Amino acid sequence: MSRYDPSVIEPKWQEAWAEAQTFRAVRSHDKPKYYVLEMFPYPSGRIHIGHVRNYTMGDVIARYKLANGFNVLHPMGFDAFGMPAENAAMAIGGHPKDWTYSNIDTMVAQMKPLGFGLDWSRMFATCDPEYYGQQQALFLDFLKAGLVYRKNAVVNWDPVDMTVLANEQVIDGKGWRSGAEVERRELTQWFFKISDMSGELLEALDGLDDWPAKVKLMQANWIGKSRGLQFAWSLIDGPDGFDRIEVYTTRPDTLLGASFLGISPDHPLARQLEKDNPEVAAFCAECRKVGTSEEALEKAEKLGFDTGLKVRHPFDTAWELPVYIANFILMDYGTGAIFGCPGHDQRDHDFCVKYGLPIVETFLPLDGEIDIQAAPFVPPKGDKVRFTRLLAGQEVQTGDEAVDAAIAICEENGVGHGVTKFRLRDWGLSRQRYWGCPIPVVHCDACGVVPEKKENLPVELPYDVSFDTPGNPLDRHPTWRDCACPSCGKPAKRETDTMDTFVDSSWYFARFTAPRAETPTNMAEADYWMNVDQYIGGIEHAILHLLYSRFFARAMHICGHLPEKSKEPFNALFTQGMVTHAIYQTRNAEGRPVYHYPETVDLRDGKGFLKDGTEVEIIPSAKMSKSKNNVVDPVAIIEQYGADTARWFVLSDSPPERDVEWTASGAEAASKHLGRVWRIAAEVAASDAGASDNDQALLREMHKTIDEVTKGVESFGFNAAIAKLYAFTNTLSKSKAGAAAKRQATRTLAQLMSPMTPHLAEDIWAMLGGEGLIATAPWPVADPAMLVEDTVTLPIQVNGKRRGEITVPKDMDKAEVEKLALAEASVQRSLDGAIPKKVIVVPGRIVNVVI
RNA sequence: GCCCGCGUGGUGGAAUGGUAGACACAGGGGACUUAAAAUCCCUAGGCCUAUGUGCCGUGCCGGUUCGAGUCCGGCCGCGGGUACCA
Repeated sequence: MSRYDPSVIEPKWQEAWAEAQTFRAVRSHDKPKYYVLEMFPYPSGRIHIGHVRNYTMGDVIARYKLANGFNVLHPMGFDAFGMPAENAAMAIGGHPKDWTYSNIDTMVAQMKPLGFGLDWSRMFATCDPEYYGQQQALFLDFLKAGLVYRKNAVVNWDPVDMTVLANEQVIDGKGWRSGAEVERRELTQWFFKISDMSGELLEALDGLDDWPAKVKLMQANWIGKSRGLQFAWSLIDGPDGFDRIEVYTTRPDTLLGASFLGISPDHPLARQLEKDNPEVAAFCAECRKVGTSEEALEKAEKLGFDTGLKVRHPFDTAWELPVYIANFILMDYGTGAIFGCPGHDQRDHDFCVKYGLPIVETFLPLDGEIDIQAAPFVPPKGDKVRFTRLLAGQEVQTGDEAVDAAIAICEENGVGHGVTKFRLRDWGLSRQRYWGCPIPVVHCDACGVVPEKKENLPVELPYDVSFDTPGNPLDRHPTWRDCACPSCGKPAKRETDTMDTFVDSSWYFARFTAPRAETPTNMAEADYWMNVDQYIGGIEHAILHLLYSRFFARAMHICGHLPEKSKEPFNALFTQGMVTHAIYQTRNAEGRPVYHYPETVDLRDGKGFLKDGTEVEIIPSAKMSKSKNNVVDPVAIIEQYGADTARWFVLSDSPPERDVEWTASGAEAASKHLGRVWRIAAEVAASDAGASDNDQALLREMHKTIDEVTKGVESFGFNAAIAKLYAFTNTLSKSKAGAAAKRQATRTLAQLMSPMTPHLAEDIWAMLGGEGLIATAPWPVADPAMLVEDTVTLPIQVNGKRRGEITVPKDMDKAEVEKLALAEASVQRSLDGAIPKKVIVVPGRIVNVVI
């Protein structure tokens, strides 16, 4: 008998699928459609184990749905623009385009042997001019629809390299290459008006029943709807044109506990003051040395600068408060100005202690003493408290109730008005980089900003650029940059900013429905294939990518590129956990981290050493990331054991939503198991037909396995489904059933395994004389009658501790079960003569005797 | 800092509020073999006064419940996101 040899059977069956066009998605109305999509990869160079995990999960769903009679769309492409290509060009020479396409070729070549049921005919990369040209058309439509505008915004500026830095490129406030202290710089940039849709993006989350609750919660918090008071403080002796400061607060109930007014270093008043006050200028400059990321701002030491200016309290004109410039106030949220109430906020309390400002309470607990000077009083939302100033004497719940009451009083007194605000900011899409989709507009001295004409799309990236000097090479490319104004025809200049790569990934799912259409989408195709029935990807995309895509789908609907039903484009979402691996790092002479590949590190006694003996610092578990050199290459496993082993292994090892620390051990075990299944099948195929008394037991187990595996696949419980398949394989191999029953069980086993190990399954199917391809054979259905047992074994607890068990007919009534349970010898011993107070019988589950 | 998760044997993990540790990996023992590989069988949470009707046990502390890995409150640790990494 020959052996299981994946290197022979895998190419053979891949060829068979290609020939039969098994995974080609064709629009036809004779079957229901099913669109399954995994988040497409960035072409970093080689696939890694996280890709294998992601695409195998999607493939299981795709193949399962195919077997269930669906017309399946399961496409693949590449999210191909982005910084790494430019970094590679700078580091090792070459061109971002060549680097990217060569990586794509490599990765496709690595993915094909995995046998994914993909419709490769639909593949594209976002850096294909055919794709980004359509994206430019979308941009122009959005512009026309009023969904795009320009405004000033700050970026990280590296004063040595004279270039804009991404947040990732700012390390401890310094540029990653130059090491120079980063500055903030203001540029005019393009924005999508996503904030206009804050309300509907928030409300529509409710309808996404098949999304993980945690993702909806994260999105809701990110959108951040709040009810608050917007009002003005009058400024005493302010600079010309500044006689008031607008403040938005979500805590108007603490207004009479205010101790200071704080404004952002980017607030117009701060900008004015720094013009002729060097101290203010120095302070603001210091604030701007922190990067632009929220994390950096929030973690930085809270600093304030007393401007010497005072404002009058709106409720008491004699009450004057100091105005501080503070580094923790964001210009982008609210009005860029806050009031500080140290009595009920930890940050404000710290600030007032630091700068010697008064601390007063505005409400007290209903009972008990507090020392407001020592610590702020911050009760949980909804707790009732007694107000002492505004709302004096009233007992009100903190949170909504107090806020609404405070707003009402303020409005009555002519102090501002209640407003609803969202935390969500508009989406800045301008990037000062080469390797992205050019923004299709032209700057004309006479006409201003002019959209490019659609017939001139795509505005293609020039190839002849160099990365010898930092900065955006488009800025230095005269023949590309200089052009004729689309409106008046006079000499003008192209916009040299390109689009954020999130734009590219915000509509690719729609493009897959008609990847070669001459418009962004084809409505007939979009109407048939959309929505994505199952979207699968990493939890790290829970907020940005998914929110931007939701916005884009709405905007595309407004512009007539998607049907109404696609305003929410992803019906169901599954967020897989990440494959993590330790990071090994050392520091260079400047103290910046240097990362080392796992294969270059020797691990001894929990410590890691390089070949030259240098000890490395081990960061135990982190997302696999090319920039951190902790990526594990799965190709070795595929070459050694085959695709089915790699697929089986990544699915069997851990629950798909959980992060998994990568270990190489276990792949061998998976391979052995597949070999065993193949051997069993070969034996069964060689045996003669016949029946036996043991047939029923095997078939009963088979139906239970069908049931459990089906439920497992439906609910992404792949690891549990595989555990059941292991158990059934054991049952089958030990079974004394006749050859006919074994043959039926083995065929079913192959079918249940086919989404996970499709090549092996096809081979067994063929061995056992299955008709056609197993990939398109109808999925087995469990017979409900075979799932029910006649008897059931019930554990018996005494006071919650297991003391014995009884086996009874499954429909025996409660009283009878109770009688039998109490009569049990072990129970009698435990009772030791005590009279049970209560006996709880949960039918089919458990008996608990309480004494 | 803030938002969201996660935490179960040596390891990966299983468990609609109902027998904690299914199914595997690594380990130990055995069969087959001259030997090895391959294969097959057995074993396996910890502790103890150890073959018992024993005790402990799902990060820590507390609560709800006849019953908690699961629900609630408070901690600790780890991970993701934090708007220019994708």
